[in-house]
Amino acid sequence: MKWQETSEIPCSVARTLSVIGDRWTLLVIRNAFLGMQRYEQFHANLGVTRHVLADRLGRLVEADILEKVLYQQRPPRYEYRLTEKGRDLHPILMMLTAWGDKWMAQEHGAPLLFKHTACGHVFTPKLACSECAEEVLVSDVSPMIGPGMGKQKHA
Amino acid sequence: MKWQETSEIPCSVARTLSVIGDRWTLLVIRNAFLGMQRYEQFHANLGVTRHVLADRLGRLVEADILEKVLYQQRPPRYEYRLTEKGRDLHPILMMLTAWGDKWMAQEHGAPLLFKHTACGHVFTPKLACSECAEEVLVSDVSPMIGPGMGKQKHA
DNA sequence: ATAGTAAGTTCTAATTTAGAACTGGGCAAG
DNA sequence: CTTGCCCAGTTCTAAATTAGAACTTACTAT
Repeated sequence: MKWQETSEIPCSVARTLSVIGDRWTLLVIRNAFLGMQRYEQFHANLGVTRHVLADRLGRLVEADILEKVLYQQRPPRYEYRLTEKGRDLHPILMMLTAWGDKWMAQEHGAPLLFKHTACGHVFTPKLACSECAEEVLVSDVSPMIGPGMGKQKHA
Repeated sequence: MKWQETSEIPCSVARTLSVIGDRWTLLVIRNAFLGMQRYEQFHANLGVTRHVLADRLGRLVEADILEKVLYQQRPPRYEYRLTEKGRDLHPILMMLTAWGDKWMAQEHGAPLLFKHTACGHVFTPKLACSECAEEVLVSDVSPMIGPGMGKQKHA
């Protein structure tokens, strides 16, 4: 099965991964959340080859996760900004970070801390229920077949 | 830069992705959350080649995300179960699913719904603050340099 | 005139993946 | 008692992707 074919699978995880399921893609997005916008910044910061970086930025633009914005004429130069769809990846990034902090710990602790400006505290992200606002644990969730589960290849 | 080298980067996202930052790896984990445990189940359900599946299962065992449990002697057969470290990936999977449901919508809606058994409602996962329990939006988070940010290659 | 900057593109060699066939231990049916 | 089936891989070749370095184009600054 090829890269793009997974976007056809009736599974939201597969469909999400068809767009961001790549090491470099997610690192580009992470850096975009930290404020990076330009090709050379991404290149200097990530250990990715120029070829792959150009490819990934292109895919992200095509997927409407980043948008190219002209910041200079002569010669035309564009920077990459997160779209609303891209900014909506924030919870995923926060959860990836939290898992890494907990399970892939570094010598001296987390490289980055996050402050919740609304309450002023450094925090750890939790998964909460949209209906009762309580924390949701694995054992509290039961999956049910939804309306989109058609002729599935997947359980 | 090669696959495994990213695990050295002082960034929790990079370190997390060094373990699960692969299309097939995350799909294997998703299926493990839905109850799959055996090689042939994963193979039948995912469109992955046998070679890659064996490789990814091996890596996940080595990363202590899955564990091999003998379920039959003669010939010895093992099944793969999520460890605590693996079950801790649940929030990531829930967030990936939620993003896919919202932005990669299928014709008839979400293929899977999730019920929060504690309150009884079908829900959407939200990111909440560990300190004040309120929902956390992108604009409410400010990253700060943490203790683990040493001789960084990354901002 | 020379150097530098930004955002790529091009090239070759190495690595990874796809897809299909094969292995090997043991089972069950005819 | 032999043919076929199950499971969990391994092996094979061809195709695709990636790494790493050099090159390009259109400017600006010294």
